[in-house]
Amino acid sequence: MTAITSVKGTRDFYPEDMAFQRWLYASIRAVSEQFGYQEYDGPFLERVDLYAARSGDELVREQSFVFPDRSGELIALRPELTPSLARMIAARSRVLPRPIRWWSFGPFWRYEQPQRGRSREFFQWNIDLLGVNSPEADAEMAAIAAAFLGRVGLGPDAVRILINDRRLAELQLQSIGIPTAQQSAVFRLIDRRDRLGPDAWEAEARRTGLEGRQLEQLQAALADREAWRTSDELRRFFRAAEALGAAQYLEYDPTVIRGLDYYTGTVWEARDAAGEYRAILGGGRYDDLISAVGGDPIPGTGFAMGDVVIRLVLEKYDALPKLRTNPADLMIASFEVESLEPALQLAARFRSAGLRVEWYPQADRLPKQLKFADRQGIPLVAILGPEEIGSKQVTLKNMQTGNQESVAIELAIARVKELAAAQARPSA
RNA sequence: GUGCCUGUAGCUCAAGGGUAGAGCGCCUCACUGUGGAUGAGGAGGCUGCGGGUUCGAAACCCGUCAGGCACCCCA
Repeated sequence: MTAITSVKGTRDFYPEDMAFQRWLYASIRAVSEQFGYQEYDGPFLERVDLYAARSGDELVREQSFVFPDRSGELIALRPELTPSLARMIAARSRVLPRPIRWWSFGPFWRYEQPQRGRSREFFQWNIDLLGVNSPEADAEMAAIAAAFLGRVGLGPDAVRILINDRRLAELQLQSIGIPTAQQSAVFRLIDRRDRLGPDAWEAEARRTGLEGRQLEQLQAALADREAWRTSDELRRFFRAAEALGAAQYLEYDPTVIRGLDYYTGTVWEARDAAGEYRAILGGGRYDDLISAVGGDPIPGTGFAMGDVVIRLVLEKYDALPKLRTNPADLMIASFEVESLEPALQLAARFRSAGLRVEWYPQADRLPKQLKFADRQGIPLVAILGPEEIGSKQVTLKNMQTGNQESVAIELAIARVKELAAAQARPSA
């Protein structure tokens, strides 16, 4: 094949895909603003050093698109936003009023093996609350996630938000007698428990250096769904989440750890109830990140959601919205060569009045034009043929009801606006 | 980056060494001023790409690219 193919792991966005992206963005914006968050964005290109400091070096070493610029400096296509956020906050840490509530939606790149729910170029919603180190702030983040899920039609029966706290997890490991040096290895082990079978996991646990008694205690801790009660932070977290109306989505899950190294407190993720897909969204508390990139210490908490998994889950639960891909309020049909010019004039008048107007550009048969309008989902067709022109009228056909009426051309704009408003209401 | 599976029409899939098919979609017509329904007809393929085996390859072999599954990691 001589055709140049698309880059591995990238997606083409046809109009129907774009309609979904716009809908997703609109939903994200609505929920973010509902909680008073401000939109921002960082650059798509960053120095590799920004990520090297933290993130977990696998992310930058193995999974970033990195290239030297013309001066030889290593540049990365951003694999995540939180370090850029930390840099931006650090740069103005003395002047930004706190708390800082910011959200963003934009493209990211990771050099991964593409799979279902995983691409190399994806969009991600990031939302963070900085300057507040309280369980109630963490609960707000979870409540935002819950509000979003509810808004897009995914109820608590379809999606669960699973919560843990690394401070609690660390205490549990200490009480089992696992030395601090071994902690991150054990965290990684816990993180993989669902993916490995029980036998493979135990073998892996022994390889990590856990003795029989420690292994038993670890198993017991991971099975204890009530351990959150021993944590002040988690008790306050769940109480606040309850007050915020998000409790139905939430569950304490001691096996949730998350891979990123910079999390210092709560860690959590949302998964479909059947456990079929990857995490829909994930986040947690990161209290040391701002100081790590050179700012005053500012605590932070937040989460990120990719556009790929959420779409799969929406499809699975039949919650994908039916979206129009054609924005036109009406199409003008004119099927005699002599009526093309009056049709163009009418289109111009409609547009001047603020209407979105598509003009059918050929003198094709009327059935063909109506079929086109139907397939495009255009709600209204203005027919301007010799009969209408002769009587200075235009025929307006409602494509959903099939009703049509003749209107004097001077009155057409007002009438079309009425009809368009009536159309817009049910679908809004 | 590693292992396994799969690439046939726009989509979902048949044909498992001997002329490449179906359903859906698309186009045309019935209906040259009225869409969706129905019927009839039509277009569309170097079987992902490159090489090999064979009289003959969509099929068998090798490579490569892409997708899927698992690992790794994560949105």
